[in-house]
Amino acid sequence: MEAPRAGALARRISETTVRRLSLYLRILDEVERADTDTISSEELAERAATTAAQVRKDLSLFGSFGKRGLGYSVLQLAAELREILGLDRSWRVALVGAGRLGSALFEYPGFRRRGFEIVAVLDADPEKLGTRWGEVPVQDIGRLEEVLRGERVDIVILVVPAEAVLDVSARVVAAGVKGILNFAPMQLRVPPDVAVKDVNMAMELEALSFALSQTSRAPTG
Amino acid sequence: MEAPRAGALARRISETTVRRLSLYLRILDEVERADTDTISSEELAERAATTAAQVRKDLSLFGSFGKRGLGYSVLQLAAELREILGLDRSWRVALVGAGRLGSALFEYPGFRRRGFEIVAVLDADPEKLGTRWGEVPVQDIGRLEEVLRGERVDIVILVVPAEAVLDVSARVVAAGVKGILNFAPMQLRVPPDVAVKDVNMAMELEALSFALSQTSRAPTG
DNA sequence: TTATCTTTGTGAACGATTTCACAAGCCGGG
DNA sequence: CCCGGCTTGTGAAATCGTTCACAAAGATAA
Repeated sequence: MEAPRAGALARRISETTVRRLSLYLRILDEVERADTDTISSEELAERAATTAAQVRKDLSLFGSFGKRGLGYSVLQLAAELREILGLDRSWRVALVGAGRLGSALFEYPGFRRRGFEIVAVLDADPEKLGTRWGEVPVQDIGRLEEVLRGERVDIVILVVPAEAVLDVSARVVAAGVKGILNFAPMQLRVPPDVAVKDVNMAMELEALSFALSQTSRAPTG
Repeated sequence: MEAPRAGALARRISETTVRRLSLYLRILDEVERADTDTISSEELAERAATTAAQVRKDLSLFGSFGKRGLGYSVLQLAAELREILGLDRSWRVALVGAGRLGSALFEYPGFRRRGFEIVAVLDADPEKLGTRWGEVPVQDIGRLEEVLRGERVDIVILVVPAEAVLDVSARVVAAGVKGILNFAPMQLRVPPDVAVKDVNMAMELEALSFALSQTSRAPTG
């Protein structure tokens, strides 16, 4: 009855696999329709723009969630994926940097929907201190360590100017935070037990630029 | 003297390689100091959190840019990378969706610095029409095709609500745009000659969540 | 119950990417 | 000019990720 979870977790799961799991979950959420409550690897693959074998391999890394001849229960697989991704709990998030991008991220509904709760906002600008974003007061970045510890923050979203990143990230790490989502276009150096994800919009545009240049230089042949 | 560029361009360059090239360029820009004007694959690797062999392999896909015993000229390699990435020209970009995130992206200095010029802003909200963002007027999304063609737009940054994505992306493609940077948490389906990059912040947070869950479940061993 | 149909889970084959290891080439010093 | 030290560029080997292909097993119908 139980999946061989413990053994499976031993192997390292690749970045790309995690992205796909995340995508599968989003698709299951979209698909949560009444007409069928199961989905085949084939259909999931179709919607995720991958192959059925890939879907099954990805899932098999964590256990056996399907029924042969039938497919996967949409609700049950979604629950499994939430557990695998660590989304079966809520995460306490601090937003460091209350600029325009920070404000857009604060409003972003996708975070709360997945259990990411922004419990603190910090900034260096004296004019912003004391103002409130919804229920959350904007606090002085000088009190960073105190706030991160006091609010038991799990994850920091870093939206500070490039020149502040080095200093702020070091303080975040020192305060014991183990996860950082970095929007600054600068490579963070952190200890190996801290997970960092970079979101670099300029880099994505450059990848587009590369792709467009390629096709124009080497026409379809 | 000339690198074997033409031959090299024939092979398909992987996504991850392009990301690294982009990163190397950013590092070279940061490193543009006076004390040395060369950099070794070792030092570049160190800063990019990869290996020297990887750096050399990546670059060798496009030519021979270094000098044995010396390393790479910082300025010259940066110029080569700009050319490889298609950044030796300016790209005309339209921002579709003038919400909070769109506004943050519009302000983002990293785009212009790399030659991405936002030449048009479009939105569906009648209240926003006619207002100006800097020099750029916010125009009605109803006139999308007209604006994209009139402004000779190369790349569209899509920042519209999930329910609008399908329709808008189809119109963008129909208008002949070959590159889309998509911020909506939804998979676009486009013809193979259109390049799409997805920026999905929720997905990045979920990858963090996964990483944090992993380490707590399977302690360092 | 049995036959047939469907779809999973998974070794094995394949393909792609990364790392290794070293010959070739450049620099500086004597 | 030649030598020793350094660093590139690149085949070969190793590793990692994807696809194939099929046995196993549940579903359905008669």
